Amino acid sequence: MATIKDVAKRSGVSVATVSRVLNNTAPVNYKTKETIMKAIEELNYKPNIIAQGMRTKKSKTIGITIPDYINPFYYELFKYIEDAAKKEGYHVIVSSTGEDINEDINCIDDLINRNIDGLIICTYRGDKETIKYLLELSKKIPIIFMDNLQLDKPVNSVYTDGYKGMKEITKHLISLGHKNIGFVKSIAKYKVANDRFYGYKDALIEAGIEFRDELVYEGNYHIQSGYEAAKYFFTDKKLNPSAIVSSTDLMAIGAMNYIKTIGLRIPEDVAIAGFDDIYMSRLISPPLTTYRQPIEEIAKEAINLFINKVNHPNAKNRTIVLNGEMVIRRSTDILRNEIERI
Amino acid sequence: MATIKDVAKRSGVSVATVSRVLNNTAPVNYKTKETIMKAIEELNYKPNIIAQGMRTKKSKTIGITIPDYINPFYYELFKYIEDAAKKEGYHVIVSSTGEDINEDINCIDDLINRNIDGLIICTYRGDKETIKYLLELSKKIPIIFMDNLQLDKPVNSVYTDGYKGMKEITKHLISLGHKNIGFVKSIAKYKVANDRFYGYKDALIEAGIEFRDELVYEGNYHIQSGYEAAKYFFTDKKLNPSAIVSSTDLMAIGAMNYIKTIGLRIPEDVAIAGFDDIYMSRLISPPLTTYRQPIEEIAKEAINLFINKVNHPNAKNRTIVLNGEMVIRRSTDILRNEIERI
DNA sequence: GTGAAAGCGCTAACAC
DNA sequence: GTGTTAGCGCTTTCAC
Repeated sequence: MATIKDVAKRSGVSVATVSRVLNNTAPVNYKTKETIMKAIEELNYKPNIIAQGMRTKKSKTIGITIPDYINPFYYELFKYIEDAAKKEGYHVIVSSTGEDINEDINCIDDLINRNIDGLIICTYRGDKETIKYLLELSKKIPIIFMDNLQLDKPVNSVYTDGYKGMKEITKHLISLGHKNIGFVKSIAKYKVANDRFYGYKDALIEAGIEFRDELVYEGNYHIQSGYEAAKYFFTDKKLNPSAIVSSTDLMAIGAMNYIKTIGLRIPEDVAIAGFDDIYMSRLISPPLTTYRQPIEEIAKEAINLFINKVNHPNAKNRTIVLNGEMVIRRSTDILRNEIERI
Repeated sequence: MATIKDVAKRSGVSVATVSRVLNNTAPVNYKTKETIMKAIEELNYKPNIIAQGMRTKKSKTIGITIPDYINPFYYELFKYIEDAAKKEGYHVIVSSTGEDINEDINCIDDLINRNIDGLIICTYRGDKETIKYLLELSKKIPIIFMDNLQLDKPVNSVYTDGYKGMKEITKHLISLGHKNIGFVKSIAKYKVANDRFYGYKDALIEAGIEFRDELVYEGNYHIQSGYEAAKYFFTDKKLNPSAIVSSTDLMAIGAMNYIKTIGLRIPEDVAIAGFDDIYMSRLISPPLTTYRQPIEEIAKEAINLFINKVNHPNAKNRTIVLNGEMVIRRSTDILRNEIERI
């Protein structure tokens, strides 16, 4: 790879002048400029971003933390984030955070030591020490949280309104006549879990349906825990709900698997709904009713927030709450089912 | 972030000495060593990897190119690669390559300008110029191809034996009595497509079944093209195969969708099989028979190849061909279907 | 066993 | 308009 020195030598100027035309940072004589451009072309020179970063403290790189387990939602989100970042001239460097919550800070430190310009956090797990660390860090580099942290301090964050979405889904189920509705919650200390849970709960209450604690099962995001949830509802506790709402599609799919195993039909015997609208939700059978997170928009807004913070470090932090949309598919809708069969 | 200077100052030594204990690169007096260690601890100092890279020309970063469209296989593979890389102290920086094949080299150049130590290519699309460029580049940094390039020059590559796998799948279908078997091919110029195609073809020939060109549909990896393939077989050409084998699970799922749409049952009317064993294949209905790529092993071997090449730059290039395993699920197996219903 | 200094590729004062 | 030079954080001769 040619360096700026090579270009300077070839064009008979100093590196400073080359740098000037490269960054358009000071007027350069038209003739010399042309010579330099030609040399750049001939040598196929491209500035070394790392070296640039060394000086400018800008690496054009965004770090991102993603949970380690395969919830496709995060990989779909990641793809859109990478796309949006690329459009702004940034690359994305990933660090997946595993089971051990104590490793989270190490993961972030690793990223910091790579001079990242900012951080997108998809994995905050409610740990006090981590958030303290992140808030401190956010004084130095932009940090975007992909979750509702429910903090008193304002942070940059973007997420889908889980309360509203889950309420809408639950109301849909209620409107179909369901009263005995099980809920698959996510890990309580993860902030994102609560909004969705309260959306479910309030929908029941507003409809005059008694909220029952036993109808809530706390899953752990893995597909298997959706399976366990259904087992808990139907086999262990024999609560036999007529519908199950899950706080993630993945766990909803797990629940569907169990329900099919015990010979119940979806949606005739049990209606199922999820949240996220991951890619596979439309492909399983029956296709899953869910609340679609506007994933592409989420990614774009995250990068917007980031870019804005880079350009205006003193801009105050913003929380962007996006609305998704309910997607009704066959897993809840008998009528639709029959229509499609025709 | 504390720098090596801060540590040096605090311990009353020169930066050189600090560097020595950091890298264990020369003996340091036990006492001074302890003082330095203490300072490192107290300042929570971690060496800046970028700056290290500036000097050593090692960035502890691997670049990876991934196709832009959502074939979940690549995101699953990516996850395992990231995992394996992390275990070796490397981070992964992604560049997704979009529709425009002419952008591929630019994507790679962007990565190179970030001082990556090596490159993992998941996206080679048969373009002559790109391969020439990559072969040249591989003289400088390790490049691992995740595909069978079928070149005369040896390259570092790791992939699943698509010929063997597809032959096995096709034979399975033949053993179930199918003779009229459609094949959904991948884009012909992508190298990986050919092995799988010939596996299908040879299985037919060996079984004494005539190979018919019209029974081959060239898809483009998108799920929609699997749908189109089934439409081509059943509606446009009325070839009515009793089974369809697809070179990727995603296209197989697309084909399933079309088949269901026209009211045919799987597997009773049409048997379907794919290749990859992506996560969703076991979750759709009916679950998809496929050939499982040993994805975790693929990732590990890729990183092994990479590490080996880093440590022994003159090591000769190796091609690692891994065997997958056939996973028979209900989409081909009526018997299994009945058993599971009991 | 340790320190001074050069240099990786680049940018940004500061001179002229 | 252009060149010289310092320095980003680190490693690595080369002295001592």
